Amino acid sequence: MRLTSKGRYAVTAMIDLALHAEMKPVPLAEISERQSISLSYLEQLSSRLRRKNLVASARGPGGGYKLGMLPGDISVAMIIDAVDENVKATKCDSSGGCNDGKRCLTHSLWDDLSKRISDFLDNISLADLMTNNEIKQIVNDQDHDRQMLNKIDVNII
Amino acid sequence: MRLTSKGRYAVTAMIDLALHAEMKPVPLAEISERQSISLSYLEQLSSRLRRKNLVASARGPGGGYKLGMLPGDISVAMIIDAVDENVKATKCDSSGGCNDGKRCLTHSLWDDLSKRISDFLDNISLADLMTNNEIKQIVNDQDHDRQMLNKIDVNII
DNA sequence: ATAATACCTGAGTAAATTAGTCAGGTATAT
DNA sequence: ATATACCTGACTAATTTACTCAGGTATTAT
Repeated sequence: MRLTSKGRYAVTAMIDLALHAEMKPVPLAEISERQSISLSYLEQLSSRLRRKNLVASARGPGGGYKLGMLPGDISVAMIIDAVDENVKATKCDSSGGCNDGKRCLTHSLWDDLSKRISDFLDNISLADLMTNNEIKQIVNDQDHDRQMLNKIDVNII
Repeated sequence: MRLTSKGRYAVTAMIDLALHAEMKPVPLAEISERQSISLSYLEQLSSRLRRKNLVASARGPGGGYKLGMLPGDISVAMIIDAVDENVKATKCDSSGGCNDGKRCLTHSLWDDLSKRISDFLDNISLADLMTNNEIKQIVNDQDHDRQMLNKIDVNII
């Protein structure tokens, strides 16, 4: 499990899709503009997301992308794995060159951590991200409204 | 929070230290050999770990590195942050260029995820990694011993 | 003192990856 | 037909990673 800006782009694009593709497919050009990601780069990432059925595409005018599954069924780990695909493992990893016991132990410790991170990200869905932050946003808006209200009260009094 | 093989090297080195530096400091040359990391590269990583007091160094013959804190007080997040130091943020991130509300929302969603990962790794200590896996190792050894025992029984019978 | 050890630093570099461009496609709705 | 928008592969600049080299400096043992 690696975590780079490539993965961030992919997750961001997926969130954008989730937020905008409820009714009709969203053309990449829109996501490109909204999220400031180059169109061609997005196309490459989308291609990989599509291969894993994380998104579904429709060609032609009025076409674009939709989510390939329900937001609750798409985990962050799935998105990152889809675009990172070069799963280059450690040199010393179940294959050869790992005869010494101590070295094996240390590598298994790393594998342990790696698995924990992967499991963690597998339990965060697109829906989770959306819900949690929408709530925050709503709370912010409410706070803002309340401040407005107070101001008005002061003015009235 | 980024997660690359650079961070893996750092965590691996720290685990190695934790496992070997109980009595006397461990020279980098030993870690280099055990973990197959180039000495000079290790020196660079160690320099960064030292700046954050994650390790302590002693020069001269008999010198080397020790942990700078208790294994329970060193989190994986601290290690990764120490070596990754170029904390290049997103273009659109509280600074300028983020006027449109939608774009801000999406970026805050990413920040949310980023924080979750960071918090998660902050709650995994070196001690956690060591303990959990040592247990596994012990279990493996026990299984192995039991198999040996069975073999002997068969032979005796 | 002096030699050996081992940390320490900065400059440089090859390989890999990222992020992006370009130039062409192909499918489809109007 | 034609505009739209996906789709693909090849190519490239910039960045990062992983590493080497060449010199230090501090400390211990003799």
